[in-house]
Amino acid sequence: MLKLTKKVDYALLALNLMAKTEEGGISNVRDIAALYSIPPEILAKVMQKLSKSGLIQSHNAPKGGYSLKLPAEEISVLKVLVAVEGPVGIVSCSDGTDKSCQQRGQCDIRSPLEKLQNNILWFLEALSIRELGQEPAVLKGVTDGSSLFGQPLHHKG
Amino acid sequence: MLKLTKKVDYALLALNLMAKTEEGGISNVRDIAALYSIPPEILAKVMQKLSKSGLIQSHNAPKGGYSLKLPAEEISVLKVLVAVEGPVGIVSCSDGTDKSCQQRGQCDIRSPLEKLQNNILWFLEALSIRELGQEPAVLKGVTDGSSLFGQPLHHKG
DNA sequence: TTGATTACAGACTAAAATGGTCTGCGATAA
DNA sequence: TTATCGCAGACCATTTTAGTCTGTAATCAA
Ligand code: SF4
Ligand code: SF4
Repeated sequence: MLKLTKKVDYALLALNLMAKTEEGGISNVRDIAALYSIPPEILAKVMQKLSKSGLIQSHNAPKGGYSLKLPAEEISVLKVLVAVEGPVGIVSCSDGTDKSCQQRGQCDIRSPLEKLQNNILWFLEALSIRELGQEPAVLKGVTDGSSLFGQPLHHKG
Repeated sequence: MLKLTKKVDYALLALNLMAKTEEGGISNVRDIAALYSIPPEILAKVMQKLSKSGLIQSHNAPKGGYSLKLPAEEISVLKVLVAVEGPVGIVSCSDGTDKSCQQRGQCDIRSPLEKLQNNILWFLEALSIRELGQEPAVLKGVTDGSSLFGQPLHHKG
């Protein structure tokens, strides 16, 4: 729950690698998959989705592969996420699929949850694959959250 | 992916309801389940978990039920989430379960993703069930994110 | 004392999402 | 012309999620 899928993980690894190569450099699925021990067939599918979404450019030929289609700064984690897994929503009622939930008629928590969701999406959008390889400036300031897991911190004061 | 489970949804609905009743008021599973059309058995389990986690107090008796054990302001969405579903992590490598992922040895995106995760957890912690029924102050400022779904906005400038 | 009402507990099944495999086709440069 | 690459989709296994079923224990009131 609330977890990124393995496919997204793979996409981010691949894109991060491509972002670190020189401008317009070409990488192919086999090499990336081997480097990160990713099943090649899965990575292939992921790359195809990224290609369809216009984030990367395919070169279908021997010695071909993929290259970034946009500057690494303009490829956000959210874009990657949407490209690979489709629309994102933390609650069933607001993820694009309008299969109305049973509780919707009586639900009085939708609005705040959607705002929470928008905040999360904003963060995902604010983080680019360029920043994955660096210290992500946009995330500075909240780095002490490791204590949040089992024993959530008390922030209210 | 990145979605709250139905059980969490149920928990938030129930807690929001209880937060709106008078201090120390008691609600029982049957009534809440009926009000929101939730399968009573599921809600029962959810409430038991909330009780075990010390967020609510059970009253096992006829005319019994549950009451909040903490002020509504001190029950964060993150606490509810952890109580119902266990530790939270957006990536497999950092959700408490230390089943190491195949890519971990070569992975160079863990640190930024964990910071991203901490930001998300911080938001979840900052939102209390009290604020679910109101305009959540902590979420002000990012309310225009509805355009983020299919066509992510360009924030970089 | 009895019984209705409530929470507690856990096995069990069904459906959906996820992760991975397999097979074949299409494009292109050497 | 052929080896190397991407393209496409069916297919299966595993895990997670959602829901069901059955039975026990505590408490209060009649
Ligand atoms: S219960 Fe409310 S917030 Fe949750 S999915 Fe249904 S309408 Fe959305
Ligand atoms: S690939 Fe990296 S970030 Fe993803 S689960 Fe593995 S170690 Fe964590």
